[in-house]
Parts: sequence; C-alpha cells; structure tokens
Amino acid sequence: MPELPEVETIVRQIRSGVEGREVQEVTVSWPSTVARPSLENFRRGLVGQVIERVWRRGKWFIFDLDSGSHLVGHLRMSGRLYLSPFPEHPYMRAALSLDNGQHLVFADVRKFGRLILAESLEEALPSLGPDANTDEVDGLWMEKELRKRKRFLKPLLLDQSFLAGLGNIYVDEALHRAGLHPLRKSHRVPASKARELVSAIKLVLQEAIEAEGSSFDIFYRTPEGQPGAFQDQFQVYGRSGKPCRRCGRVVVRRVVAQRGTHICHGCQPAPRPRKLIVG
DNA sequence: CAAGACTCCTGACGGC
DNA sequence: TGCCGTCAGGAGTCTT
Repeated sequence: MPELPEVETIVRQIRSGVEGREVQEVTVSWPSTVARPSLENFRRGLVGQVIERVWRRGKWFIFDLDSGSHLVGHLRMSGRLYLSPFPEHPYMRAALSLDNGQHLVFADVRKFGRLILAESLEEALPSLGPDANTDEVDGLWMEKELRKRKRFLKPLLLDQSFLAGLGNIYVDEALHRAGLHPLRKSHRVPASKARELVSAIKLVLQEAIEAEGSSFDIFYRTPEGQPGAFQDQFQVYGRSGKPCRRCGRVVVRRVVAQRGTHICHGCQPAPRPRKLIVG
C-alpha cells in the first residue's frame, strides 16, 4: 500500500510534467472515486484550471490550482498515479487531460482510492496530523504527544490525525528499529525511547524514499513502472517465520488493531503487564 | 478518550 | 483443471 515514501516518489516524478499545465478535460470512469464534491462540480472546478504546484502531505497528494482550490487524492491500497500519452488503463478510475497532450491517470484495482476537490486544505483534509518527514516532528514533539495519549503504539502511529504518512509497513519497521513493542502504551514510553522512535521513523522513511519506495506486492510501481527497492531492506515486515536480521530470533506475526503486525521479541520486548494492586 | 466492528473492493491463494 | 470461500488492508463512521 502506498505510504509516504511511495507518494513522495510519485509526486517527484510527475511534478515537472504537471506544474504549469492547464486541465482541459476530466474523465471519471468509477464515480465513487470522486469523494466530493458532486461529479458535475468536480469537473467544473477543474476544467480550465492551471496546476500551480504538486506536493504531498502524509499519504495525500495535493495539486494547488490557480483558483486557490486544491485537488487532493489518496491512493489507498492499490492506487497509481502517472502521466501517460493515453488516457487508458485497465483499472483507470479517473484522468485529467492536460494542455501538453499528456494525461494524468488515476488507476486503482481495488477502488479504495479517492479524489477530493476543495476550496481549502483545511476543508479537504480536516484533522490530518503533521507530516512524519518534517522538522516539526522531533524528539520533543513525540515525547509530548505520546504522553498526552494512552494508546497502543501501533494503532496510534497508524492514526493519520496523530502523525501523517505512516502505514502498516513503515510502522512495523520503525517500531522494530526503535526496539518498541507495538502494544506498548504511548504514555509509558520513556523520553529516550520517544526520541529513538522519531529517529527510527525518519531513517526508515528516508531510506525508503531513496529506494523509491517498496513493492511488497503486485500493486505499487514507481512512475516508470519499475518496482521500488526498499522491500529488500525490510527488517520484520513480511518476514514472519524468518530470523530477525538484527538478532536472529524468529519474527512473529500477530494481529494488532486489525492489522497484520510483525514483531521480533528479541528486539521488541513485550510490555510488562500491569498488576492490579488491591488494598 | 480508547478501541473494536463494519464498510468499501478485488486479486491472490488454499482447499477440494 | 476449475470453482469457491476466505482474506488483506486505509480510513471514515458507528458502536461499545
């Protein structure tokens, strides 16, 4: 599933072909891809607009339009976004035809991906947390924010209103590198470990961006159609039953918060169960 | 506030 | 060989 590094890779790749271009035509072949507004207003708000800037926040890609509105989108599980001379793809759900003859194709096998056109980012992405790959997120920030909540680390790090950009893969990888068990409670993580967690998150993200993302299954490809390379550097994700690359202990898979979760009990000691003290 | 259930979808995969 | 049931998974929404 595309996470922050995969979206970053896509944004970098399409940026030069999209910025400064005018949208001439909008094609939507799976209507529920457009979350809002109505299909009619979606088209009306896009045709004739110049795309001024392409960027991303968390896993969302964002196109700033000259009207001041924003086209934002999420690839979810199986979405792809790329430029093509043809507005065609077996799983194409929507496409923007540009004034340079190129078509920005949004393809998505599982149809979970979404596009939103909104007048402000606040309206498009309410309650999206800070991007995991910015300086705003540092050791102090993590220490403070973890202490505010009493949640398991895994679902908390997956929560995009807490921190934007991490998905199942990079949460497992970051927790492993920080030596933190997914079921540790956020408020019980010591300050030193909070700082280690931030370092681990940033390291994993930057390494993955350098490798142009991960291709853990058939879906994700770089914009040139090549698989990413970062999956070769996974320490625990998808390695259940295999030895941990750091300590050699067998990696275990269990379900945490409805997500397949990969844990090395050598590197990530289970939280000590709290005893109920009576009397 | 926290956390689980449910929903949307389809290809992959296991079983027979 | 081929059919069929089961499953994964991001995020919004609803329920406990």
